[in-house]
Amino acid sequence: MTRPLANNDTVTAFLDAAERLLIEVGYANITTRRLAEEAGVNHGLVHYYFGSMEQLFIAVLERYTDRLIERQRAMYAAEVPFIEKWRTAMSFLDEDRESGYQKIWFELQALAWNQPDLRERLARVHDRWRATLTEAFAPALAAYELDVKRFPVEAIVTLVVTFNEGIILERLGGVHTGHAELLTMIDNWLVSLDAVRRD
Amino acid sequence: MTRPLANNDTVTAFLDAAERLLIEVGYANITTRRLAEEAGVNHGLVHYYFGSMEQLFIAVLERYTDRLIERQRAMYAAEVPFIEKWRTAMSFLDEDRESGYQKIWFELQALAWNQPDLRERLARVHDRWRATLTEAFAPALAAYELDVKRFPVEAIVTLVVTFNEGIILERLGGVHTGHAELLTMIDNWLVSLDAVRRD
DNA sequence: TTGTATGTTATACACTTGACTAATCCAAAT
DNA sequence: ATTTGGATTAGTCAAGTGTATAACATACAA
Repeated sequence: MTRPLANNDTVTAFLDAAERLLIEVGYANITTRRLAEEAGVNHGLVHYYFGSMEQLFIAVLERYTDRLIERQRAMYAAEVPFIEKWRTAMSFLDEDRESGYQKIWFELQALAWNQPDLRERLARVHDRWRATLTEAFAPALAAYELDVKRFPVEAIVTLVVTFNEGIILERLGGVHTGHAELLTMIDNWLVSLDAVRRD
Repeated sequence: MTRPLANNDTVTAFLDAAERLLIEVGYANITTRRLAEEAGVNHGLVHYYFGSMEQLFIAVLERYTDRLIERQRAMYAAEVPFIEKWRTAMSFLDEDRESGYQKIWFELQALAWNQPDLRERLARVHDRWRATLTEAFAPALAAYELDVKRFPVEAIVTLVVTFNEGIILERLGGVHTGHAELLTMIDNWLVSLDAVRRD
């Protein structure tokens, strides 16, 4: 029988080990035995607690995204000028790369491409992510007095989310060309918008 | 002994089968036996011709990217207004999704995240891709009379490439929210630039 | 015709996989 | 002191893995 996933040191050890292995070797190279070894427990416990690797990855996703969305939500909820939030968000882009945090995220996505259950869950996480961003961008765009007819919030949010995903993807592939230039361009543009508004 | 990869029906059958399986089940679920069955030949021949699955995937990548880059190059080289090229490029975004073409590309990338050899090759392909785009965008931006100080070609190209990658990634994950809005916004913007230029 | 290289099949080998079970441990409840 | 039941271990199992090799088939040059 599969046990309920209570607050359990072993379960936590499994989830931590899974994240480390996703970073180090990718989902395709994670087996129950390798995972158990990384977690420092017997390999039978994977089946005991999760029933299968698929279920385990779902548990990894749940814990991961809860943390991710919460951070993003808290960041945008702060009472600071929009450009500061933007810069914080862009700094995450670097931090999360160095920590391997993004690798976890994208490995789960690659896994989900061939696993309808996981894909469905990931799509819902993505919706939450978009909603958080839209909430933060709508007032900002209004403050910058952008023409929402020509530049709808939905389109802007999509642009921001997708180019961020693209940057992460490229960096995972070892490509960094043009990233700094793009981020600088956007930052300058935001600064110029701020300047216009003050006139 | 591994045989040289001459013009060989079996080799072609393997590469075709590999592309189909990348679309259908992803790289992690492709084994020599499954590949051989899909190709309709004995599974020992994978080792005979390629030596390993890793080498096979490299061969798949080589053939795939040659076709991809050539199409992109030919498209941008055509003697038509920039906005037509843009629209053609954006139509590829839909076509390649339906054909599964993008799935092949991204599966190879996900594989490359954990395989330095493949990653190195993919990075070089990306450079070629960027170069092709830069060549097409530089004159277009000049014609649109955009301030290259504020909007450098490198940054614009990075923005275009990354948001395209992001869109593909989201669609592979079953997410389509905001894509149409974004593409419409950009198209309208290009049309407005064309109008300004004619004044 | 013979000899040799090549393409292909069949099969064997050693090993790993995820799933599963029985046995044991151990702390808390009785 | 004993029972209980969840947590953990060790180990089994059939299926599947990549690799290797011998055997067969075919083609073509000597």
